[in-house]
Amino acid sequence: MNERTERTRRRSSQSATIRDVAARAGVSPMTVSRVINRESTVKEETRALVEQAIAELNYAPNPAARSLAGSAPFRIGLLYDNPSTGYLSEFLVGALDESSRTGSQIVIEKCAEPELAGATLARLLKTGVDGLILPPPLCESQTVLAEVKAAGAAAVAVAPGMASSDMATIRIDNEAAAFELTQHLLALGHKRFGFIKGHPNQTVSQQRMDGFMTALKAAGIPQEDVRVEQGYFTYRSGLEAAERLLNAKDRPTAVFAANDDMAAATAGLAHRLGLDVPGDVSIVGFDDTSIAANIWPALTTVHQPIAAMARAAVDLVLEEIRRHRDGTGEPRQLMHPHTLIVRDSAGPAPT
Amino acid sequence: MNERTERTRRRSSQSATIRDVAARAGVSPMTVSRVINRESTVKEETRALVEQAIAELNYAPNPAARSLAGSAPFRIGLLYDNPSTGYLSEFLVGALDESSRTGSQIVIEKCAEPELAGATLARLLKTGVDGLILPPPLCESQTVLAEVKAAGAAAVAVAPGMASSDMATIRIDNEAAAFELTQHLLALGHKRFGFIKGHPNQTVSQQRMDGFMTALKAAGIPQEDVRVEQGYFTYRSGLEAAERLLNAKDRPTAVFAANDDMAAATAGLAHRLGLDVPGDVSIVGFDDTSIAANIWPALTTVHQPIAAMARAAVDLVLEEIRRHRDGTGEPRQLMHPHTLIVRDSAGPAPT
DNA sequence: CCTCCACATGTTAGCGCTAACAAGTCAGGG
DNA sequence: CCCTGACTTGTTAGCGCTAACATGTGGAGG
Repeated sequence: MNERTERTRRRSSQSATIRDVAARAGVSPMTVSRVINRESTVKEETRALVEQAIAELNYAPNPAARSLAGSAPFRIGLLYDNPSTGYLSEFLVGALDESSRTGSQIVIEKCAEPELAGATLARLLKTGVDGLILPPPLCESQTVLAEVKAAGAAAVAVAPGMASSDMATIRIDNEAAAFELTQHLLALGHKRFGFIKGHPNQTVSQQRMDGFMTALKAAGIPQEDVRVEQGYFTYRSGLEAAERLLNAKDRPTAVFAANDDMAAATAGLAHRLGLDVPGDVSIVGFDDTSIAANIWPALTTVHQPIAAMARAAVDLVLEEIRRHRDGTGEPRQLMHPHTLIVRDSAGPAPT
Repeated sequence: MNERTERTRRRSSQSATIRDVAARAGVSPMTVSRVINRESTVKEETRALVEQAIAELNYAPNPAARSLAGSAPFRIGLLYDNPSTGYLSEFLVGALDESSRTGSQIVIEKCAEPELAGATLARLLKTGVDGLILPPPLCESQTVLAEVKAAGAAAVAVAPGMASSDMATIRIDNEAAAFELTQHLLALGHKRFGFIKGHPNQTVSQQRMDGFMTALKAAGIPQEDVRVEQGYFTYRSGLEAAERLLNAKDRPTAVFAANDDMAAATAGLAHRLGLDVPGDVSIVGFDDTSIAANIWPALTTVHQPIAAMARAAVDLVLEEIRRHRDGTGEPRQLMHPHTLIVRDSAGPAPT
């Protein structure tokens, strides 16, 4: 009964196929498929027969064939702009890991000009990605969000400031994290503070400042001992803001920068001005990107679980794709835990 | 003759297929397949036509179908250790781009302990990757190389020091690049030099120093005006080496660090010591990773086309996999061009 | 006794791609 | 002018699986 004669095979015979199982169990391949997929319409007796055949042949379904034949979603667009150094690499590692596990494919697209985001996105969507992952800062670009909404695309925003009713999101609690980090500075005895804000376009900038301010207020630090400077999340902008902070006559003893790059810039400038870090000035960052551990002194910062969030983003976008197809349910809003990372850039306030 | 009528389709029309591309290019699907697989039997003209159609439709081959239909390799293992900040992200972007173009799938695996490299690699190979990409520093780990050779696996080493008879490689000419960069310093009038070496395990460390030394010798700089310190490619090691260089009584006016991280550390220390960069001391790096442009002053360095090399690595590993199957030919050794990037960290020698 | 219908299983036709072979095309040699 | 063979392109069949439809059961109801 060997229907699989040499002639019909192209590859050196490998593992058993669904037909081998079907033949052995004396049923059709379709019935085997139903057993595999746990469909309820198979008689208990038949199922047992098939399951025995499966066990005997040590059969495992071929995932490639399943995804081909079925309607499993598999292309995910990842639109990135220019996240800070190190963020992207960690993000990609996480995302790729998960995509290979789930058998989905990731299509990366750089989108340098925010104005072009709409066009890039439209092209991606038109040419067949099933869903989108939007890491920061695109997850908050109005152009992008509007386009996604208009297209009715399945999408996940990673690390936006807020939940969204249109889109699944994965975030950390920026305000709480900033609050904790500020408390750490307060516990070290600091009384005069500087804060370097993030890009005004991104909600997280405000949230981080809110957490900072709330902690200071709770500790009774007066407004005049707090100086806030505008930054834009870049090293360069951090440098400029730090110049204004560190050259002020009542120099703060602790500077909270809204991300690591700006904190690194502040540390660099402090050294240039002959200040010891953390002896003369304590500096903290945010995100725990690779620069944080790689400069001297290593930055005290808040760890954002980027890889885990990327992994979750892949799962979530697959879920979103299914949800969009079925037209049911609400987009999920996930919150990931953050961690305070104490390193060497913040120490006791100078006396 | 639109053969793809609605009736024949099962999915809501999604991404372009090989037939869409074929139709648009006016060829058969098979020809498109040949183009995708970089087979040599396609006329240049036809290839261009097909490639244009691919670009227009933003087509990417379906990996599931490929793995089902043929023996097309499609899983590529990317074993990474801990390359310097920013390197990985650029590498991944390039590699992913090409992998999506060729429909191959990249499986990333971190391999922190060099001793565990062997085990990690064995596991990867067993679970069905068809070939391996080894970025630095793993591309020179003896353990890894021995394991790869023993397994007879198809592999590509990216940025190793030397060509190899066992393995395809993609490199830049480190010695020539270091030579050019040193000539740049000489042209600026520098006479006393410092050099921070890279990790002694990596051949490129020696090559970069060789290029440096050759240029100095050619310019007639005496040995006693050149000070060499050992570094390990990390920020921290650069800092320690820089301390020895910049605190010396005959402080060099120009420091060549074997990578950007160490150059950044040197710049940081210089500032801490109250030295102006480049007024008092010029500093150059190597690699042009993201840190180079993001510190102040921006580093004069050598640009290594990381993304292009990663893209090439994907193509080359696919080629290697085929070569291994056919048992023919020699592994190719590719050399990519480097570029001198002049920024602000090197200036005229102080008088 | 026949209809109707729920239930269990089989059949058909692809999913998107490529191996193997077939067939055209064009050069030069007989 | 046809033949040969190198080169390029097309055709056919099927990879392993499953959606959609078709078919065969058997028992309840008329």
